[in-house]
Amino acid sequence: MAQSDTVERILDAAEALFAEKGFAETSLRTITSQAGVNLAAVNYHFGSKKVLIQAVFTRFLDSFVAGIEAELDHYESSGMTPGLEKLVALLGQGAMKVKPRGENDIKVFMKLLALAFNQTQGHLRHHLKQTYGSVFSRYMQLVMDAAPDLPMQELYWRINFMMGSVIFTMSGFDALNAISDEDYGVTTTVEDTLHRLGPFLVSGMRAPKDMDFSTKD
Amino acid sequence: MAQSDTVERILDAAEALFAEKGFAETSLRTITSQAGVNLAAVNYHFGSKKVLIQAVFTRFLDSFVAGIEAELDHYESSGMTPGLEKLVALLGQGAMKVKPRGENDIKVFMKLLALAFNQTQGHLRHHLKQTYGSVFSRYMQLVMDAAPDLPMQELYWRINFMMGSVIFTMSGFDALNAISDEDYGVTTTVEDTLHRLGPFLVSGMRAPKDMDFSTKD
DNA sequence: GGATGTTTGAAACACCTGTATGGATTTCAC
DNA sequence: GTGAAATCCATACAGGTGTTTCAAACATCC
Repeated sequence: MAQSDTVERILDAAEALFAEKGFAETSLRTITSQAGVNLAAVNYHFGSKKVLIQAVFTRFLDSFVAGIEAELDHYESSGMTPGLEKLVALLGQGAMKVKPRGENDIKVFMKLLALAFNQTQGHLRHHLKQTYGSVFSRYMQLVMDAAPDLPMQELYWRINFMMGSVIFTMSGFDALNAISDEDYGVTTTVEDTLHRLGPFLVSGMRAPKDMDFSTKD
Repeated sequence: MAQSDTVERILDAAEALFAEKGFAETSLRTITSQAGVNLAAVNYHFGSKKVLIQAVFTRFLDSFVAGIEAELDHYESSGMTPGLEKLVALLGQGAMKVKPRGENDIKVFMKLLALAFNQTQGHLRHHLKQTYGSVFSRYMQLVMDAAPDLPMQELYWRINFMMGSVIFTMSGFDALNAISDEDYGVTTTVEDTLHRLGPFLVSGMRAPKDMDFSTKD
């Protein structure tokens, strides 16, 4: 066994357990027993539980962001200006390609994302923004090029609307699918739901700024 | 002081702290000390922490759902078939009107919602679905009337896409607004963001089913 | 092959958690 | 005012938490 085998085992177990139950409700003893390593290994290799959490995030986000950046490089170098459809699809495809070892990857991925955004410590959120903020800016630039008639502020919020739809739907996919089964007797797949998301998001992004949207009865 | 003053103090403190830090990371001692009551009061009045959590949810969800139901009654009794704009606005307005005592209500409300959906215990989620499922069905029926050309399954998922946008954006509003301030020097208000959500959501709901949405490059 | 540095192991630490207990205090009807 | 019920309070309990300790096992290199 190489030196870092224990580290990866811990990261794998922690990632799955965090996504399933959250950070605080997952104990180090649960993680280490599922990983088949000694309890003290976590503090030896990572230093603390907080650092473990950050390590879990950087591992899977690095993979995701690297994929996105490769696509962005491709577009920027070739001088192409992708349309909104491509830009939306890029996110979904990037999420699908994360961590090819498991099979439920995108759901775990999205649950961790949802957890990260819910954690209002700011701590983690600020760390993520500082680490991956530049990719977001590059992506946002392409969105601005693809929808030049909308002001920047509008686009910023609409991108977050998009992220909300994707993260919420995918992180809760199993439960939503179960309800669909109970109520309508129909189930579906992650891929199918991602394809449903496409038109919804693209149409949302293309919404006219001054749509007639009265909040009065 | 009347008998239930302590109960309300506990609920208020718990609601705020849960929204801020989550369930597991909020201890009963933090709640009771912020509420200014004795530690044992929680177990005396509620029985356990789990029941406290459910009580927090039923209190603010009852208020929200009651408002929505009143609107639904209004439409059904008058025989009107509201358009998508009205149906979308109904949700936002309902959320805004929850708990008029505080001022940051909608953000707390949405953070709790986000927590509830993230909690994959199923436990809480199933309880909510069982309690408020009928209102969802009534709402969904009106959406189907307002968009008759889309199949039911498509609408089901699109409603969840909507909920994701709203919950994600509102629950993380402060952080998103802070980033907007850092990067673009612009801040906004909850109301303004809700108005931005309107066109985005309505356009998304109206997206053609077979929009040309290629995931290939 | 023995010394060196790295990694594991079992156990203990101090601390915090939710909950239970039993006595003081208050509330309220009569 | 008195008695009974409801509420509050300080305290204790058992169990789980993250972290530390230090000796044993291992790997690595001269």
